[in-house]
Formats: sequence, C-alpha cells, structure tokens
Amino acid sequence: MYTLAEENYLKAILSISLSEDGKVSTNAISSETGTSAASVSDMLKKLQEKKLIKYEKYKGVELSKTGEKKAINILRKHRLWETFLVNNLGFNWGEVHEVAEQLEHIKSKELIDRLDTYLSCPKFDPHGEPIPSKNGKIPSRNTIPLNELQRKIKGTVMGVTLDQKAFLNYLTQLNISIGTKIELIEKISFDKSLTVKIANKKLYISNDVAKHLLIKII
Amino acid sequence: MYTLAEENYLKAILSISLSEDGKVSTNAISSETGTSAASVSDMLKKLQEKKLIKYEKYKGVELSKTGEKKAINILRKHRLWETFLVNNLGFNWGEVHEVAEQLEHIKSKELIDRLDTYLSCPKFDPHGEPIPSKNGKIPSRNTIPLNELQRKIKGTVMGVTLDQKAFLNYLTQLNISIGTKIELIEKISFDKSLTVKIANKKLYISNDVAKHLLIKII
DNA sequence: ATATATTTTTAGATATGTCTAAATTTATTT
DNA sequence: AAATAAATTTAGACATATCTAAAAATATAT
Repeated sequence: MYTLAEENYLKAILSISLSEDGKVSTNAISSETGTSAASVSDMLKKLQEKKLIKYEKYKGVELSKTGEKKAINILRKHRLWETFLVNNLGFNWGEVHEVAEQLEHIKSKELIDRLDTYLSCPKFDPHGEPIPSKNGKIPSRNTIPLNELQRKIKGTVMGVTLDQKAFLNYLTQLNISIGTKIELIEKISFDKSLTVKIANKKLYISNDVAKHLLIKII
Repeated sequence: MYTLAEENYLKAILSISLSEDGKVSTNAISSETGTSAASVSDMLKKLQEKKLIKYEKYKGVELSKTGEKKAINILRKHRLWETFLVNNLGFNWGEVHEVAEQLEHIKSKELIDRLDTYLSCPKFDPHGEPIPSKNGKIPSRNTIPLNELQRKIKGTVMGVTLDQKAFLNYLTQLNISIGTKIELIEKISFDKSLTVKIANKKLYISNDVAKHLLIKII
C-alpha cells in the first residue's frame, strides 16, 4: 500500500513525463507538486528503494514498470471521478479538479471498476482527456493544439490540457466547450495570438489559451 | 480544516456517545479506534485546544457543539456514500464499510449535498441506519433491538447496529435483510438465544446477533 | 578552461501521529 | 482506610513528510 505523498509524487512524475521526453528533473517535480527540491530529493530516495522509479543522483528520474502502472491507475481514478462529478452530480468542469484530487486516492479494488461500469466505460473525461483503461492503456485522440492549426482550417474542440479553474471558467465565458466547432482565421506572428470563428462570430484568442485547446480537424 | 486523525477521533467519540450516556472514557476511544490509550490521551489534548471537545484530565470527554456538528457531518457523509455504493454501484451491504471509511473524509462543500440530491435525499442507509440531514438532525426510527422483542410479537427488520462483514454476511446467509418480516417464537433464558419465524420457517438466532437487529413492531 | 550560475543533495529542525514503559490518578476491595 | 487494581497521563522514542540553509555536483558563460 502506498502513502498519499508517494502517490502524488508518482502522479507528478507521470504528468511531467507525458508532456516532455527524457528523464524528469528534481526541480520539475518540485514545481509540479509545490514542495521544496530538498523534499523531492528525499522522496526520490524512498521511491527508489521501493522500486517505483529509476533514479540516479543528479541524473533525473523515470518511472519503473510498477511505478508507471501505479501512476496510470491514479490518473484513471482521477479522470473517472471527474466524469462522475460532471456527468452525474452536475458539477461544471472547472470545479471538479480539487475534489477529484482527493477521490483519486481512495483505495479499493472493486470501487473504481464498478464506477467505470456505472459510467459506461468512458474513453474521455469531461475535459476531453483520455481515461486509461483497466489494463493501463491510454486511448489516443488524434488532436492537435489550436495554436498548431493552419489558417482557414476547421476543427472541433476535443479537449483541454490545463485543468485550472481560471482557464476553464474563461472558456465557459467564451462559450467554448467540448464539441465546439472552430475555424482559424488569422495568426498574428508577433504575439502568436489567433483570430478564430466560432458560431459565425470572430473571436480573439491568445497563444496561452490556444496551446491548451485540443482540436480535431474536420 | 481538520486532519484525518482528528476526524476519526471525533467520529469515534460520537459513535460511543450515541450508544451509551455520560462522558466518554479514554479506554473506550482506544478500543473504538484501535490506538493506544496513550495516543488517545495525546489527541484529546489537541482536540481540547481546538475546542472540539470538552475534556478534563481523568474525567472523560464529550463533544463540544462544534465537535458534534463536525462528527455528525462525517457520519452523514459515511452513510450517504454507503447508500451510493450499494444502491448505485451494486456493492453488497457487507462490503461497503471500508470504502465508506475513506470516502467520508473527502472535503468539499458541494460534493456531499449534490450526492444527497443525486440519491434523492435518503433518510436511512442500506443498513437501516439514519442519515443525518444537512443541518445535523438524525432521523429517528421507532425500532427496538430484536432481543428486546416479546414472545409472539411480529415485526419488520429496519436496520442493523453493527457494521461488520462477518455479521452482515451471516445475515445474508440467514436470508435476513432490511424489510424482512420476523416473529419471535421463544426466548431461551439460559443463553438469551431466540427462536424466530421467518417466511414460515423456524430459525435459531443467538443473542449476539439479535441485539444488533433493529425491529419495528407491526 | 576556469569562473559563475544553477541544480541537486545533505544536514539539521519541525509538526503530526503513533508506540511502549513508567508514573500518576481514580476506583475497588477487603 | 489502607492496599490493590484499573484507568489515565506523561516521558521518551520513532516514522513520515515537510522545511531552510549549506554543501556538492553539474551546467553555462566568458
């Protein structure tokens, strides 16, 4: 059985691994978890002893098979709970992250599989993020970030890659959600901002927003 | 915000208070929580400082208004989650306790009220235990334990007062569940065991089982 | 390639929650 | 009412997970 802290470190390492390649640095984990680099260093030693990570001093870290399995399982739990919170309890997508951060640590062989069944084995969560399957496979999406879309191309919003209240609430304000149709009108090279068309209205979108919006080309 | 340990102590103190009157002793808490009396003593000091209990050294303890409110809220969460696990996820009533012990500590203003609504505001959990309302009221049942029933009196099983796997599974084996009609045939004074009639079949029930079965007289 | 900056680790402290063993207080018995 | 038993508290230790400050290793720049 793993402690809460251990699970959170594994999750952080997985999360960083998924967005950049190569080994994960102590500092990266430190900022992901909001703990000091010293604490991270301590914990890495413990995780190493438990064979959850492959770690060499000063050389960064990667998950072991066991560690990855465990981390993916936490991600699965997180996303299934988010789905439950939004689809069944009527939360809106910006409110669920904190609660799911707690629910993902509930330990029960049965619970999560029953929840999965109850939700009809969803492949994607309310943010469009893929939900790992029971055996640890992560479904792929065939999407690209909005900022990589080309001019005059039309697509559908399939997901977001940032789970922050301020961001999600801003999207709600812009009337953007999963399934929204979007066309890229213009890219400003100076600040990488975009002009897009949504429901026949022109809309300005900054690069910071665009890079976290996943689009499937129609 | 309260820690997991604090919440568990409050819950234990409430649980003991509900089944016996007067102040709660250190030893009673010790056996309820499975921690040493020394640890209990330590924790009582902390809970006292936080004004969650009224405590005088060597004199036992009772919950303060704040402490009781908090403890009842945990009980509410526990029983709502048990209801969800049984009614929606299809767990059987002997399996849910451990999972609910974890879920009861999830912190969210919104979550439990939404869950309550989702479950249609149930008044009793799958074991027949009353679920405290949002404002902390505990519904009453008008029931008596089976061992206090009189000869030839008929009643309906409304609940159980022991949340232990072995007990609940044994009830399942005896075909006893919430709603089962039961008639008391005979009381053996020597060992306080009972003979009852269920679905026109005679059945032997020990005092240990009978005292945890809540009956409403028809 | 040497100096400087950055990153990472170690050392030492702190808070929480637990334990056992010993001391103290309260309750019970004779 | 004194002796004994039981319950409770204190003292001292330990594990986990964190921190800051200092040391060590690695990376970067001149």
